[in-house]
Amino acid sequence: MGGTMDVTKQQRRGNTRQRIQDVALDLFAEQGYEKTSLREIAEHLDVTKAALYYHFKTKEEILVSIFDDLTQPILDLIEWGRQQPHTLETKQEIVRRYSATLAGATPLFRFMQENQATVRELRVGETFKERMQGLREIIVDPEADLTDQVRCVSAIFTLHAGMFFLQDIAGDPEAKRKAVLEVATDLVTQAHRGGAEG
Amino acid sequence: MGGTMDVTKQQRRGNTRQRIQDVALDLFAEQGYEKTSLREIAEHLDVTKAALYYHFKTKEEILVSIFDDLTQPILDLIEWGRQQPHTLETKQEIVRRYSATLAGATPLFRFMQENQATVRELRVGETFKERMQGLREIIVDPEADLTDQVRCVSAIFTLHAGMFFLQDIAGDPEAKRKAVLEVATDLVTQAHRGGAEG
Amino acid sequence: MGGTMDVTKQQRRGNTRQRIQDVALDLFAEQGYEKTSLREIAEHLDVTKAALYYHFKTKEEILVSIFDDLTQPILDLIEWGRQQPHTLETKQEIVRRYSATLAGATPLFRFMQENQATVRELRVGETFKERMQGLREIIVDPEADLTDQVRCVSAIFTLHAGMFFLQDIAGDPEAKRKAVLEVATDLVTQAHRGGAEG
Amino acid sequence: MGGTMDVTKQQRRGNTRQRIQDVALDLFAEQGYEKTSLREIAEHLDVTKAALYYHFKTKEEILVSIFDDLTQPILDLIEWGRQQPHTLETKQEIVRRYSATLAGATPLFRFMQENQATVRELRVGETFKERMQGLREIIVDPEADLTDQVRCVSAIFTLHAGMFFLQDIAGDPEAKRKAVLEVATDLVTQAHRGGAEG
DNA sequence: GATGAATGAGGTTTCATTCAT
DNA sequence: AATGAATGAAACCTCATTCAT
Repeated sequence: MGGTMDVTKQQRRGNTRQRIQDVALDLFAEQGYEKTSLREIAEHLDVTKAALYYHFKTKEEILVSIFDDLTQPILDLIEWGRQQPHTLETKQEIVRRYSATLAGATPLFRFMQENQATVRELRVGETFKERMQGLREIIVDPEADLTDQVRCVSAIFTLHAGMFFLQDIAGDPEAKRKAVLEVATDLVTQAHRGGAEG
Repeated sequence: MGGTMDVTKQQRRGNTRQRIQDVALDLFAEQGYEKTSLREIAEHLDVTKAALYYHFKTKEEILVSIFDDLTQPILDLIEWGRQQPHTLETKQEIVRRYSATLAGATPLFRFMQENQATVRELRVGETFKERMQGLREIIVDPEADLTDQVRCVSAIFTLHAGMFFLQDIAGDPEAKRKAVLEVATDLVTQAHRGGAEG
Repeated sequence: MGGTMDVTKQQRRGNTRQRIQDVALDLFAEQGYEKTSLREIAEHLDVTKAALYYHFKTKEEILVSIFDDLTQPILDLIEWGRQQPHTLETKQEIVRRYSATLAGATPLFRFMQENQATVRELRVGETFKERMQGLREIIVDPEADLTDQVRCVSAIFTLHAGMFFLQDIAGDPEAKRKAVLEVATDLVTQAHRGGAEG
Repeated sequence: MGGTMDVTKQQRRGNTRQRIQDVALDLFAEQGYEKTSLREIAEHLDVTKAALYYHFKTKEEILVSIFDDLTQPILDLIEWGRQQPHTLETKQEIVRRYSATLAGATPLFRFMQENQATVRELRVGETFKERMQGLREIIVDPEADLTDQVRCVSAIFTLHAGMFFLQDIAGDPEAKRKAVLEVATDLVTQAHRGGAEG
């Protein structure tokens, strides 16, 4: 039986785990976590549901593994941020780096944004919240006045929103990304100055 | 059997429809649409699932009815906005009014935000998108440069984010609401000036 | 409330029972008994389900009442047939009369034919079987040889089949009815002769 | 759990699909399609409802699979008939072969006959109609006069009726089958002669 | 003569998961 | 490394029926 395996199947050898993650993320992002069944994932890969269970213990674990792989850069960013001085330049750099991170894992962030209700009850929900908390800590000055704190949070959300909600606005994607980055940078800059002046 | 109905049940008579909507929205907002089963809603109300179907044709229709009832103010706001001159004051007033609208229907907006993936495949998804589109039209100047357009969209998102994502930030809720409003107003103001100066 | 009843509704007064029977028979014949729900019947009549229960005790009783009203002619025919001599003329007359009876209650017979499985578990099933049994008794000579008995049964079935299964054959309906009647008459005639000769 | 599976269950392995078809056909024929629930089928087989869905995508597909398996002979018969000359002998042979086909799939034909209303809305309904249409085409001469056409259709219906409606008539089954076949053969013979003479 | 509100039973279907092979 | 077969739980939904008004 193994001998009659066709070429397509042979090529798959050994990277099924990765392929599951890829397909799963695509489907999760497109349809949501609950609406994506393991049957569907399996069918897209032309394997059986049981095969998924060889590679992952549960449906949730598929998501966890994707999440862990793709959000490592955020962890790194937070780690880096913690060791920097709380200067304006640092904050601007954080915004720049976070923007790049988002761009490198768009489907996952889209998924996290669009499935918050679901994700909240999952392990990744808690983890993601912690990451966001960490991000806030390195970008928001707890001593600043409330308005400036909001500005910093807003900067992060502007970046998030930029990924999806600007899709329906006309314009070249790269131009839009730059515009979004500019607005976000502006927001942290104002926040910083506000604090300095106040 | 009907004769032995207890007082609690009698009082309910005639407002079951409303009560279904209330409980459903609570649960939808808390757990998500998919994770909330009709059984659960029914149990909370101490009626049978079939009773829900007497008042609503499908699960989706429950959501639609809630949505239609609670988003009427946005429709009114868009209508109003269309008839105003495109001045800075108008935009600031739109931000103020939208902020008030959000405050008046927090659970629904929380739900819409946190269940985007699900909602996208539902009728309310399309409708909501249209509403947001309408809102953008009255607040974003298509002639302005991209950065200023992003500022306006960002203002709306700041208001949205303000409802939920600031929950973990310390501070008096009313103070936070004002801070959020201020940042959003700032953003449209800058956008307007930018356009004027550019 | 009664005072504001519109004209259409006023006209309905007093014949609702009949109207239920009419609509029910139409739907039963078209979709089958099981697939036709009381909700559907009620909607067609623009009344509530509960109204049906004012006129009939159960769904089955609606069918029973229709059946009893429309199959009385068969009862009469059997009664008549029992008092006639067992001549060829009698048999031919039975075929002629039965053909007329069928023509006068096509939807019911269509229903009975197409819902035998369902009807078998209903009270009308038993009754219908008895009627058919009675019909057989007056047209089949138990002394005749088996082939001729089959001819007589076949005559009855030819009449039944004539109602529906010839629909897809081209030709004027009245011409078809006559052709069917001729074949059926032929069959009983041959049966009679066979018996006489054998 | 799997290890403690009893002998009876082990023997079943690998032929569950066939067993589902068998039990389903029995129950469909006995009680009708709608009245037969998947729960019932599953219970008869001592498996869960979900097991049925492993083997068939829907309830309807169970029926389709049974139908396709059992009506293949009719397809073959039509195919054969189309290649024969339109002689009397051919028609008589068709009657003989069709009679044999019916005898080999009695429960299915009983089911189709007794559940026409239901079946009409199912995929098999359309298919069955086409088959019957095909059968008519090879046995009915469209040039013949209407009465003779009716005779041929009547022959087919006599065969159908023979399977069920003669059940209540006394007599040895094999003798009855022969009698039915004789009457049907007679009908096509008369039809053929009529055409020849007319 | 009819409605409004509700129920209890049961329907088909889908899902994540298991396990022997 | 993966399959085939199956399960248990639960989902949405529909139906005939009831009864106070």
